[in-house]
Amino acid sequence: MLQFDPLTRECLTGETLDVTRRLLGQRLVRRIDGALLIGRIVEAEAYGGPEDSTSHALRGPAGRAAGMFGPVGRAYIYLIYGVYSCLNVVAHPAGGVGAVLLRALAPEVGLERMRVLRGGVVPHLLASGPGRLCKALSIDRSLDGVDLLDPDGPLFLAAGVDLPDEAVTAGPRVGVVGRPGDIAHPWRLYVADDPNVSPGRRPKMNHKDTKTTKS
DNA sequence: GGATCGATCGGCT
DNA sequence: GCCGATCGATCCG
Repeated sequence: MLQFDPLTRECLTGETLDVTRRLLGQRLVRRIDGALLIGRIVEAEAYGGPEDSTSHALRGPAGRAAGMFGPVGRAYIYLIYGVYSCLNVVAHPAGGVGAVLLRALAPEVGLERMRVLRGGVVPHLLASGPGRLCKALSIDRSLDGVDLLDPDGPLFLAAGVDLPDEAVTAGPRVGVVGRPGDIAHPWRLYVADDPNVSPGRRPKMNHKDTKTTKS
């Protein structure tokens, strides 16, 4: 039986962007039917509280993102486009609001099972996007709110490798809508040379289109 | 390789 | 009703 070094609550307590940086290189472990599916985090995005106009927390603690206001280290999982699940790690300063969207993993353990779940794609596409990641690890909203610091649970974070700053690149977050200043924040962090990083697809937008008012 | 488009659900306006 | 923190099939070059 493998031993895991779970992440600590203080590791996830702090400015959400700092926690995002810390999460790169760490492992996400899924326990399912006695099997283990494991990947190293290679891409993630920081989302803040109501002051971040791109954040689900915008609607306040009674909204769908209530989990972002709650204790650090829990999972916040939502359904996007009625089709795909997305996994966030709740992370913020004490008494704050925020979460980290996990966008891509480098699969390490359980590749066969992941391929079945994903439908036979090549390894570097297994978890190269937030929806793909959840599908590869069989994550959906039934896991919303689970404690990601519990190494006996169905889904948790474990220590991986520490990455040097040179390996980490920052860029604008993918697919978000909000105030131009917030959209421009380079709060997507990823391992530059890793083939598992998502394409970073984004709605087509030319620079004249940046006004937020519609028609 | 890159652009376009439909799928499909929940929580808002 | 509307529209997303997306993906993959399909079409074009």
